[in-house]
Amino acid sequence: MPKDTFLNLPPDKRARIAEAAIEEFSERGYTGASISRIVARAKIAKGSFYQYFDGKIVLFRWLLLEETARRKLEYLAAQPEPTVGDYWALLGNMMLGGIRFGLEHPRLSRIAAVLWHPSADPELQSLVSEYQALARTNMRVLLAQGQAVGHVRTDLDLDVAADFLLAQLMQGMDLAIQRRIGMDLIEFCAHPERLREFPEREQRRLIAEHMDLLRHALGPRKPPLRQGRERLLDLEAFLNQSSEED
Amino acid sequence: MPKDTFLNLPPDKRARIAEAAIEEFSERGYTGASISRIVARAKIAKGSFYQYFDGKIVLFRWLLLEETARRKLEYLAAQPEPTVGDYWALLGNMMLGGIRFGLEHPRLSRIAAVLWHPSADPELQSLVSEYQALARTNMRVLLAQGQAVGHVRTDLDLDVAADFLLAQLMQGMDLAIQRRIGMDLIEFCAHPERLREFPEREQRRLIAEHMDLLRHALGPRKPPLRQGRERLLDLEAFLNQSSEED
DNA sequence: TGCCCATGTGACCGAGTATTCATATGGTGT
DNA sequence: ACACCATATGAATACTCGGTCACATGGGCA
Repeated sequence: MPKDTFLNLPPDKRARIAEAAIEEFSERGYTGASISRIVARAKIAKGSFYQYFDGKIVLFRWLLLEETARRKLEYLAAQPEPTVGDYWALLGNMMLGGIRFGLEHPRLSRIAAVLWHPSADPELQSLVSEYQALARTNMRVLLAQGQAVGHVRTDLDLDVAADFLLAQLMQGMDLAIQRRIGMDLIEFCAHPERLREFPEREQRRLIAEHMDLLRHALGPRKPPLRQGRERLLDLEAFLNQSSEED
Repeated sequence: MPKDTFLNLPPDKRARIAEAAIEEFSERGYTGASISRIVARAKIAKGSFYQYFDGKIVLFRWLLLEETARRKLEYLAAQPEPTVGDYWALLGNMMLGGIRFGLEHPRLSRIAAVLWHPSADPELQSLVSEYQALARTNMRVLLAQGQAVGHVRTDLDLDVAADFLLAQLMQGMDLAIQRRIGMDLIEFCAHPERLREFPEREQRRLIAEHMDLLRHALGPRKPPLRQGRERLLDLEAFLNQSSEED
């Protein structure tokens, strides 16, 4: 989507532009963001910007769908692999990865939030509906897999369950985290150092609480047993995966 | 918050201004909305607007916190009283009322969505955090009442459960409804007649599915029994409350 | 009639906006 | 040396914005 001119840029200049755009969009939202401020922050000429992108929406699309996705994959690849565990433990680990990335890159989370709040701009609308459809499909697949291994009820309306799960992942966790750190995403962007007040162990406890609710909602009454009395979500093992010293 | 001049206006003029503002904000969002377009739509002079409100944010606050609340209360008061039922049936009725109001006033829903997606504007931020805190408290009270009558588990972290419930009410139902009607809120604002494709009976079925998930998540494993084998959510009675002819 | 004052009005202001374009720059190949 | 061309630049264009202000209007009262 960006023009070749942009992709051929020296990496540090490209990064400077990406940083400027991330700051601007995260502080002002899509509508409020201004190209003038972005080019000023990036220290490039206004004309140069239009050599790189055809307009604001193209920059935003690139930032959201390509740059953010690239960074998240990079981040997750660098994390230690999730250890063994059953379906719900793996789901918990997945959530932990997403949430830790969000806490460490609050500006990107803030920008991505637009995906769950359609705006008036028609181009943005199409981006939102594309993305939501994809997320829904992913949730359906996840649930179907859970049904296959007997960890998800089979009497569910999968569409309803997918929206239920999505809402928890997208908004429920956000609400809980904002309650826990005592500020919203915008404030957190300005005070990222306060992440220290929310250590990994507590992140895990919060997720465990949520996973427990999700498991009650979506899990079967009698989970399949493997080697005796193994719990569905091994809470203790999950909490102790913490990489921090005790 | 509006000036007296506005409150003293003849009701039809006040209504014209409210309608113009609702259209503009619902179509463009808070940041994208323009006072110039609002006064043009309302057919009043720009100067008059500033005799009524001190600025955009004051109009928005009034619209959201006073006008919308007034209309919703009016709407709910005109609905038939919910019939008897246990905790979960009452909760389902509550949700049904909220959802039907939203479907019949999509522009107001669209405007209220900003309450779950903080913007950059500091005044808007304070409005959002105020509102969210209030909603959280309401959810906590609701859950505590449920615990008192034995229809909500007592081993819950009430804060986490409140956020869980809130996320479903605010986003989960929205997602499900948008999936069902095949368009997002913005499109729906432009095609409200398509509500006919989503009759009350199906609204009830959708809510019943969601309530089932919530009940599994938050309800006790063994619900308290009243006169024999009464179900927690009397699905059949709930579906048949429909006012439509069969 | 003449005054008062709340209300109505739209031209105007300065400051923003996205985008364009004529011109300048610098490197590469001949 | 010169030509070529991708890239860089910021002044200029044509808007829109929120907000103000000098003036117009009209009903109530002395």
